[in-house]
Amino acid sequence: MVDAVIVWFRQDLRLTDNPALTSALSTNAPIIPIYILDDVNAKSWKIGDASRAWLYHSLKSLNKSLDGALQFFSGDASDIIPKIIKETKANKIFWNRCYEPWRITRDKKIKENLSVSCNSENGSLLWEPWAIHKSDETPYRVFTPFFRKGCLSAPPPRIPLPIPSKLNLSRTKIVSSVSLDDLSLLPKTPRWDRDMMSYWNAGETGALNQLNEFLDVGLKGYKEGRNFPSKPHISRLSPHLHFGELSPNQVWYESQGAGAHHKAETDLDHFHSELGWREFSHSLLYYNPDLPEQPLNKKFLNFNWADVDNEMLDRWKNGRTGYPIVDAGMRELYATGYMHNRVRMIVASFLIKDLHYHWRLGEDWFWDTLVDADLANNAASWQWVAGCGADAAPFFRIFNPTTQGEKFDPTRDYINQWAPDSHTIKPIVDHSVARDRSLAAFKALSQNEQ
DNA sequence: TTTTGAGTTGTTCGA
DNA sequence: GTCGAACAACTCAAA
Repeated sequence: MVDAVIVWFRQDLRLTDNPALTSALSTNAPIIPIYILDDVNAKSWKIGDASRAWLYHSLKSLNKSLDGALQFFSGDASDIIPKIIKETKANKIFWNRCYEPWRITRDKKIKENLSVSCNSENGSLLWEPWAIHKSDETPYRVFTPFFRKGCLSAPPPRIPLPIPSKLNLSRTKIVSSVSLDDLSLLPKTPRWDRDMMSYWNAGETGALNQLNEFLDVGLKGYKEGRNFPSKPHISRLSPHLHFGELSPNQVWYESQGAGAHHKAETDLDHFHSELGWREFSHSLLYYNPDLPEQPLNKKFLNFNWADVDNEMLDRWKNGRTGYPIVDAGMRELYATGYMHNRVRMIVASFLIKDLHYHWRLGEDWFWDTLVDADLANNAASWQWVAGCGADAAPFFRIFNPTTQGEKFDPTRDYINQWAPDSHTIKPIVDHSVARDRSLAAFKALSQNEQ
């Protein structure tokens, strides 16, 4: 009898361009595909509610692609993995690397205690974080040199692997496995996930369709159009990329092939640089594991944030601030699990610089409500807006929510879609007063320093 | 080795 | 109405 091998699916819920799966298949041994929901090691960064609903559908899709052979587990992966190996007598385990600090710590521990050999590969990033650094071997803190000099002059990303022509799957049921439904990823009541997921098509097929649609209608004019929430120039690939329903490599090379039009270079370069920001965020988190909790610029530890008034915070969360572009964004988020990038910046600026609340409150809300919630991107982006992150917006760059709405939603299509009644709500803050207060708080911080 | 200029996403003020 | 300056401080690489 041939020994079986384990493929541990994590944030790589696809068959195409999956290095761990391809390597496992090359052993010619039967494959035992598993997924573990590990809320134990994740502690405070366990997967948020909106993302769980997405994950349910993504796993369902993957299981279908694996002809129902995927086996599910719930609990501490460092306990579960050795048990599975013992029971199945598997002689090797394959996985694609994850980069959240708690996963790195956990996986390292698992690897050290394994009784069988382990094959970990890169299935989630174009360049490994440790491969990109300055000539003095310290990590970059500014995006442009990180991307141009660090990434683009490094060896190019892996060419995507083809979908395996044949799967050799083990059907032996593991005793401690549970059903997908037993993972309790969907909300009980009310079932808000149904409306939310009606905007999406989770899973590998949905991801590839979304990519093709973007390349067809969105890439041309991307550089300019991406700023306008009612235009079709957004990829909407972030949740698919987060769960690994497709790889950044597929996106990188497919978009390269699709760019045969006027100004293609500019649009394609800009789109690639957005993938570069994803790499940059992961690099920042890799070199600064406390990025989700602590300001990168430690000066901001002394920042005088306002005490939280829960009614005001709820008005921000529910989209009842009286600023239409802010309310539209927050309601889009709550309804769909997603928000347009430009609008994310506007609502984040509003929380931080108009309400003067700590950026972590926004980070936490996004973590729970986004289907693309990603520890690296979320933490790096909130810190960027707050001015305490890497290559951050200067603190005095304070968005005027009225001007931003007029500039980026001039037809009011986006506002009318999500918050047509917002103009009837009395604004909860006077922007010019709030702006002055923010500038004063920042000035006090600078003086405090000396 | 030191200097210099540039760096995702803005707003306001005053000439 | 238009336009340039100011709003801070720091990173990085080329000169």
